[in-house]
Amino acid sequence: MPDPGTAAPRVRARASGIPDATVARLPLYLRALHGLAEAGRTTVSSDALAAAAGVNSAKVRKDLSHLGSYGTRGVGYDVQYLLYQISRELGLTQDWAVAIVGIGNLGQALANYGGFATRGFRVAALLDADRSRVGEPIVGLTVRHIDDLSEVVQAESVSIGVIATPDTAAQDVCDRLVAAGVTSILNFAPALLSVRAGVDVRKVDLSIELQILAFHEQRKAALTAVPAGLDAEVATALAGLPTAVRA
Amino acid sequence: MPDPGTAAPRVRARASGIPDATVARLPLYLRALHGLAEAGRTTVSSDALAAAAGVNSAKVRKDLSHLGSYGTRGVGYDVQYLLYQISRELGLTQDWAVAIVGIGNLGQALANYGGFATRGFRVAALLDADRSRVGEPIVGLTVRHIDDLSEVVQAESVSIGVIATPDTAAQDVCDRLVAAGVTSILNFAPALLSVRAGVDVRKVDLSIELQILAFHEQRKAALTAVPAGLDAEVATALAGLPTAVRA
DNA sequence: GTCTCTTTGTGCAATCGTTCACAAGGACGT
DNA sequence: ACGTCCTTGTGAACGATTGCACAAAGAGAC
Repeated sequence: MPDPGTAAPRVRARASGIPDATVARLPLYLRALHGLAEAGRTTVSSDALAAAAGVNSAKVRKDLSHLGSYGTRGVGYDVQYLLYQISRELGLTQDWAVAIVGIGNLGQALANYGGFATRGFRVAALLDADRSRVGEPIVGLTVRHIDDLSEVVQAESVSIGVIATPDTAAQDVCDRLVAAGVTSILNFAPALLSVRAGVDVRKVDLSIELQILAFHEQRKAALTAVPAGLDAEVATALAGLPTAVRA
Repeated sequence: MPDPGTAAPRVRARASGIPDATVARLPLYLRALHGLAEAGRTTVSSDALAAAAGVNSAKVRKDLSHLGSYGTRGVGYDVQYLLYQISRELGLTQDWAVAIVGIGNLGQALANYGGFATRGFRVAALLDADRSRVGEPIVGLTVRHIDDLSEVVQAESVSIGVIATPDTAAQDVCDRLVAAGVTSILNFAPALLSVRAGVDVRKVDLSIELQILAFHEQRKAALTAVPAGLDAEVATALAGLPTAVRA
């Protein structure tokens, strides 16, 4: 990201005033707040919210300060008000129509995933390239053919596309989505997508996460396999604190 | 190699000599290298590898330098040799037995996911709490009951557990996995897991990714909706370069 | 052997993110 | 009204990561 904005004097070179790292944590706070609200809490301190979200309280305060001063010193944050403010900041006060392309195991799992509907996302269309599956009903939707993509995107005002196809089809589907007017794409295929400026792509790669786990697992195995005793303390220190509660 | 002689002068507080950010990119290089190998390339420059992996070349060189000096100046890296070195570093030269808990849509999708087997991961067991599903055959495996977890983990030497259950069951399943001896967990349930030191947990939350996309989508919508013209250039600059090819 | 050309490996500076530590602000009791 | 106590919001230190820019290293031509 070359950042052409050398004219800007100091900070605020980022497109948004909110750091990416903070944006990535807002959904965590949102989930934690929903839990607190259901438990009947009306206010929450940064400490309590931090515990519920699995981060530390300084981070919570700094993150929330980017949204504005919504807390009350000596008291904390109003749960409902904060829920609303974070939802608004994330754009979840409006409904987003999502199209899922690729109705394999993963596509169906996503179509059935309850976590979407409850967060302002509406699965508006399911598409596949296999004509033998077109017309098939899945969770109340009828599978459409990928050739109908443009039409479906227009009709349902789809702005987010999910790619759950094999990797060989991913770039083609991506191009079609962009051509149809979709400007945000969530890609589950293990492929590098190239898109024109202005289109956001986020990637979720299941095997990458496993590989990262394998790396740490191997390291732990190597440490505990140390024969002599001089490293027992080191092994404990290394395998200990840094890895705990990383969820 | 990592430590250039003399007593460790300063840094190296990290458990591993390899930065987390680098570890997270190694699987990307691995995939890109597989593609290059299949295309018949025997050597590759940091520039070419960077293009194939979707990062910049300086990052590739610095990342690879953490593994050792495996390149040849003026030529580049030997594809096969680099493939082996990265695989070894990630611990993929050995096979990892994975147990998947929760045979819902997502669990089945994961069981069927081809990307695991080709990377040294073997789905060794499928488990579920629903006794009516125990015994059911899925991709060559028989579903076992979660109460058999310890036994299965021992028999198959499982070291990585995947949680694909509803969020309410996640912590319980996690505790059982840890009790059975699993020390690496990949969690798909939208829940905060707490584990003892020495156990690694990584989380994949599908709805969080969508929420991050929604945030950027909303921002783009707000920018393009700017009525006057003084911000046209800004909007283009902001919506442009920084968001492209982020996959 | 020497020259040229290409590409690595890496110091260095800038950026980004995290954490500490505390002054400022507000509620509440008296 | 005043004092006490609690918690926010944030300046500043620190640490990690990125990207630049270039010297060093090796291959190949002649």
